[in-house]
Amino acid sequence: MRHLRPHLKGKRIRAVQIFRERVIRPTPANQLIQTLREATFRDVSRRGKFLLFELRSPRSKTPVQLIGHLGMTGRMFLQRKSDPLPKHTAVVLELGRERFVYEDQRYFGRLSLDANSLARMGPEPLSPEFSVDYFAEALAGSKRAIKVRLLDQDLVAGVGNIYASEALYRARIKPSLAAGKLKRPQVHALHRAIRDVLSEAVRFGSTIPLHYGASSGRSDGLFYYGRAVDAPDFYEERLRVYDRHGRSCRRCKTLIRKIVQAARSTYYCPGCQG
DNA sequence: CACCATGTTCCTTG
DNA sequence: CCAAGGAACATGGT
Repeated sequence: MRHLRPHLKGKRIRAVQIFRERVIRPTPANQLIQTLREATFRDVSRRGKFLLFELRSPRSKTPVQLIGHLGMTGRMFLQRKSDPLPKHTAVVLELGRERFVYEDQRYFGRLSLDANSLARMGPEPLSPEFSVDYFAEALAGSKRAIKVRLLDQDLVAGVGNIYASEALYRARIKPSLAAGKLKRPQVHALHRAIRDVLSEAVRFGSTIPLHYGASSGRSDGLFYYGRAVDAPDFYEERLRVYDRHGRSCRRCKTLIRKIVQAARSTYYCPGCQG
């Protein structure tokens, strides 16, 4: 969001090209094309992992809200009209000399005019609505493993598989512990860890140099973790447990273990997350 | 060839 | 009705 916003504000959509219709859902592709044609970007914001594009269209009195999600492999960025389109381009919005590109290797992401998936979302983790009291209440009574529960977007918005492991590691909580069994100090520690992990990730992600506008012949687009193509080592994100299976814990030297919960990989330290 | 991967949604089972 | 689990979506890397 922070990379895209300055590039998109004020730009007008001249044409909409859809290369992979599947990514437009559940809104019908034709409706999206009609709604976006001649619309102008006013702002970009975010809710959980969803990007919210606010536009004004001469065809409607009320603002248009375009909702985007990158899924696992999606990228959205601007490039020059003369640049070649990426291999898995799903949607292109022509903006005059530039174009907005949404490309997605696996096409799990989407663009939509339907806000239904936002309605069920829990509080923003960095907002006051995400209080320790709320968190404790939301975990109470749940018998599911805390790691699995953290992935529910209606608990708290925006925690994904990587940062769920990272937050539990920081809070020194075993991922398999039933969510409702956390003691008050653990709820507190996890609440803190979620906020820390995500705010560090946002700071990292928004500071990393990406070829995001149309200033060069290539674009990095969004990344999920690790680092952007060609960025200096300095910008490599240092995850503390995720993907460190078999390596030693940075705190206690115990070997990091990988387990599977709800068909998703979880990494943790058996030494300090006991 | 088999298996793995960052996310969400839908369907089934209990 | 709800909770929980698994499959599906599609492609590429190891």
